[in-house]
Amino acid sequence: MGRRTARPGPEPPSRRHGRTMHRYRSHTCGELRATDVDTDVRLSGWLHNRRDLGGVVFVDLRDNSGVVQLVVRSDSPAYEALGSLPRETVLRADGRVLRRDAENANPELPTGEIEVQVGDIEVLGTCDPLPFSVFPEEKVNEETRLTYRFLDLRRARMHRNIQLRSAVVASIRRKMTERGFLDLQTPILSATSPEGARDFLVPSRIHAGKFYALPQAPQQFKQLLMVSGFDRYFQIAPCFRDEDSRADRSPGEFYQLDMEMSFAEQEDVFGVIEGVMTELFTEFAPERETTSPFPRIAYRDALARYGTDKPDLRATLELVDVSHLFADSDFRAFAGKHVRALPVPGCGGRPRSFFDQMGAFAVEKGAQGLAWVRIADDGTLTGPIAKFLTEDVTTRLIADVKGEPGTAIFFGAGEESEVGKIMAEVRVEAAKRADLFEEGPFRFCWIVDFPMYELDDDGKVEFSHNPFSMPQGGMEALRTKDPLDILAWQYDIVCNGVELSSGAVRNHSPEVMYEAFRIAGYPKERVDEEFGGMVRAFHYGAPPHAGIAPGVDRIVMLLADEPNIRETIAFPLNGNAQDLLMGAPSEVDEARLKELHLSVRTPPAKAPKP
RNA sequence: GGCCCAGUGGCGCAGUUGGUUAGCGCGUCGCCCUGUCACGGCGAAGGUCGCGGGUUCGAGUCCCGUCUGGGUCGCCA
Repeated sequence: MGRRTARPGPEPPSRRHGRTMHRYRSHTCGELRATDVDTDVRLSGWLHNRRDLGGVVFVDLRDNSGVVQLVVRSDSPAYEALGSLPRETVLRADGRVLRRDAENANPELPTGEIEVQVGDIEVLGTCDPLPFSVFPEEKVNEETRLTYRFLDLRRARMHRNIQLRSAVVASIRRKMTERGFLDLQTPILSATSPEGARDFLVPSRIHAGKFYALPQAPQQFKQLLMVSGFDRYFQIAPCFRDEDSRADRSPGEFYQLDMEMSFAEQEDVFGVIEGVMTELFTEFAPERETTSPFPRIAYRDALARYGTDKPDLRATLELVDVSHLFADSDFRAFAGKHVRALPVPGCGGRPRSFFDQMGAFAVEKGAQGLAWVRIADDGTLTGPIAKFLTEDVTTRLIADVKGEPGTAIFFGAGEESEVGKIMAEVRVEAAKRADLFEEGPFRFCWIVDFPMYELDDDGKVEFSHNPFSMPQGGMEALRTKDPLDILAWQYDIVCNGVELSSGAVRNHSPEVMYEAFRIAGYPKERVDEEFGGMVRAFHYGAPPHAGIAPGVDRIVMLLADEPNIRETIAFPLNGNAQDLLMGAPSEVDEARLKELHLSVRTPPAKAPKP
């Protein structure tokens, strides 16, 4: 310390204008303005960038609030140090605020009208050679970024994202509190639950052979809080799921705006969340339109029109099921298969490459190919497969897709769920390429009326979503309807193709719950065993209640316009669920394993193939 | 677990049909420069081309295996 310090040694608080100066700073870097001209200031921050012109040195000093230009000339005792200290050194600088001449002002910077002429500096934190540049922000391998996350978080883009996240969370808390919701904590060490994702387990020292589980969501606790009469609960809740990562799914842990309300139906939840989301997105992205009210789309309609239950409504195109036209067709590629058409208006005149590129896109997504035709001015079809379509089919096809001359029609054919999945992506891609996609707005929607049950791979009835959802029609429906026809009071909120959350009106009646589980193959005893706490609670006066839990990380991702969820989290695990900075997960001593009554089974080493 | 992409000085990238001494930008170091704000100019250092094996007279380049990272399918009540 002090090796390159202009005035080494501990710095006593200096006295200026008759009062004691703070040890480190009188102002933050980003707050100085023309109104501060001629005042003596003390600043602390990082050496952001330097421009050494020989005889005069400019240094940008950065802290959390922004950047300010320091200037020293060769007559200053700080001249040599400021000219030679490496970037990202932390230093304290004392000096006087000067107004910049008009031609030297920098309109790009909030502090651009002034600069600080430095008389004295002190190095507070030295800096080794950097593994990558903090400024300017060049592209860096994510592995390196995560290993040096503390540096990565200094960079403007990440710093802004994390500041945004903080502001978003603060705003959510304010909005929920204003609406009468109580911010309550729930346990982290909890019980494993048999449904859903893989749990993270924590071995018990006191109870040999037993484990806690980290909560996948505070689902049962928030329902218990309703039974306890707290009426409205919310929490920025940590959730833990041991599943593989994706660009929009952080491995291990993530945060939800978890909420639940008593004496409420679906519309009550929609009212609260639609209000909060619209206010939130308008507050943090005022230049981007948030379209409210949010349309409600039945699950089956979403699959039919968009091929997915998380449609991106910025693409205005819709799919049309035309299977019936080809049921008895001679055209082998379509005959007897599920056929979904995508009419794209105004694209009939596009060059062949447009259609070829769409085909290549579909193949990349797993399609065999992508058939297409276009409607000519005389109402006939042209294109490679036009000759396979009879006059009758042509007429009915054009009517079904509401086609007009100049409309191009793409087709996916095959097994229904596969076709839906591929055509869902083709729909969005085609819209983007055909300029039928609006980049700007946030287009929210509610997906409603999810089925209560579905068939698993073995043909058995199972819950298709949350087993705690109330079936539409209640006990009557469970007893009289085909399970696959029963809908649940279960809903998703989707924005721009991103699923933000699922929610439901809960099943608060023990009798209805036993019946719902019985249909899914769970006897009463097993429900009592696995959901004992909650079922017990429902026997002692449970209010009707409903809730939802939008993902906070994904909300920030949308607002920050980031394609990857890890860009919104200060210290995310990498794709393989490792913390490269702290070194997690790690091995532990045999003594600690013993204390936890554990022994480790190491998998056999992988032998190279011959 | 499957599939796709990538791995070349500290960082980002180029490297043709296999062919001399592996290039470029940024950064680093040295020198010069009194109004820059991605300052500029001149010069220099820095690389077992992820790792192992193979083909070949010769491999950054072709083949096989493996590791690491990213994306994706499965999975995510």
